[in-house]
Amino acid sequence: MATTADAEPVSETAADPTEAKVGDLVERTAASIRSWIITGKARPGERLSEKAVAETLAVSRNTLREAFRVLTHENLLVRRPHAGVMVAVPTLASILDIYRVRRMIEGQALRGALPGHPATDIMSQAVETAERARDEKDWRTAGTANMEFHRGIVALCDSEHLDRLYATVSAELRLAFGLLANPEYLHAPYVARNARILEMTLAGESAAAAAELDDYLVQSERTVAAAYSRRASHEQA
Amino acid sequence: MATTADAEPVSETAADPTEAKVGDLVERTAASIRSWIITGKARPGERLSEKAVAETLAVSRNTLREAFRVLTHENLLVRRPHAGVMVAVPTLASILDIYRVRRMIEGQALRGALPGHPATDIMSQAVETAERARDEKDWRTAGTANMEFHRGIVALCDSEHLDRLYATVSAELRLAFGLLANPEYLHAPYVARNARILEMTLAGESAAAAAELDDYLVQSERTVAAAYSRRASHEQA
DNA sequence: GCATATTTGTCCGTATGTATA
DNA sequence: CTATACATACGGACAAATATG
Repeated sequence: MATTADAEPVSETAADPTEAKVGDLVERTAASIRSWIITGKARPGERLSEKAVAETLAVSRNTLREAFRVLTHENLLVRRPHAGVMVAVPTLASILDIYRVRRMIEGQALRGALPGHPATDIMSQAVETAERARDEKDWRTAGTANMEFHRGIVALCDSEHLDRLYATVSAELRLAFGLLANPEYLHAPYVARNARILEMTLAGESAAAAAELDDYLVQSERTVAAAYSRRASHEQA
Repeated sequence: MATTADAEPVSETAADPTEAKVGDLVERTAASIRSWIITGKARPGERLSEKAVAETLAVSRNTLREAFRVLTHENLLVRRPHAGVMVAVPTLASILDIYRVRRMIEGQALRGALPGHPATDIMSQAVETAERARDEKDWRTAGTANMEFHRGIVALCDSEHLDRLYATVSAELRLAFGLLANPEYLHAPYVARNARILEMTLAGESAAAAAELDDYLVQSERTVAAAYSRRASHEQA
């Protein structure tokens, strides 16, 4: 957000009705900024001025500060005392941590999966969307469907806590993707693997599905970490 | 907090130096209220008035609202639109969810534990403190040391995300303990089991340690759930 | 290294709408 | 149903600390 010209005030009709319950301005404001971050509209390391953002979103400074506080606790923003907030700059350590968490949670989820679990519907639909998007070379949609697939895996646990943890971890990962050159191709080739994991899960072969997933995550981590290491140099305070 | 007479303003020298970095009034305020909740000074279902709490802690309502927002995201407070915040009332479902998360995270942590990991120091010290406290029948200290022990287990993962998740889950569990008649005796008999888990971990017998822990958690969950079910009836909106 | 300008941190006052007695 | 109390959200004010020239 170098310039403020291309941003809209916080919308009344929230984009994601599942997250932002209408009537909570702070939460809607946080959702707006969150979407700036995960779509790359606000880049890592970029400083967000209270006055500028408040004017852009047409909210008061107090309201904005509450939203900042929330996003800071989600590790999407970093506060420096008396120096404002900036978009978090992912480190290699944070990326490795994210994948460690994913392997633990998603692996356990698949190992304990029951074939008839309602969350398999989320997974099925995500695979379907991803395959269609891939055929149309719509990598953005394919990427979103990919993350939705893994959200479905976590949902197999039936745990609100794990769902929430995964949501924040997922947002952090998308922030990290923003550092990469062309993130689309990163998860594009994995559409087929997701389909196989789904098949195995529906067939009740949970151990095989978990093994396949673990291999997927190891490979994905390696790809992302490598891309991170060879990215253009950048510095952080 | 029916009356405000017995509360101090938010202290400059924070009680827990690891969490509250001095110079952040919102975080210190949240820490104060958090301690009210986990020590039972503020009881489940109790409403917290903005004006009253702000005056008690000698902070402005804006500052307090930021702290409320944080604690709401930690599931320690619940917001009802235009009706203020109240201390969360744990449900049986939330308690079961907490134990599900604990089994997953702590079990995985022990299975992948290396005997020389620095986190074993946390565990050793916690066991020592708990044993001494048990001999002196200081159940409060024993309980705190017990939770510290399990925090040490999670620390074996070397994952910031899991550490943070466990911190919030742990706070929620202490809130649930507040509903029980005499929570001290609940974890008192487990001091010996912790010591055995520690021994096994230090000896590199990670599978056995994990099995012992899982049994511990199943039994603890059963005890807590039973106490919850037979507690005095209470209602929630 | 220093003086200045800008921004954050915190507070207060107030208007409006909602829930509850 | 009315009235009161309170949460929501805004804007302005001031001190303190940081960033800039």
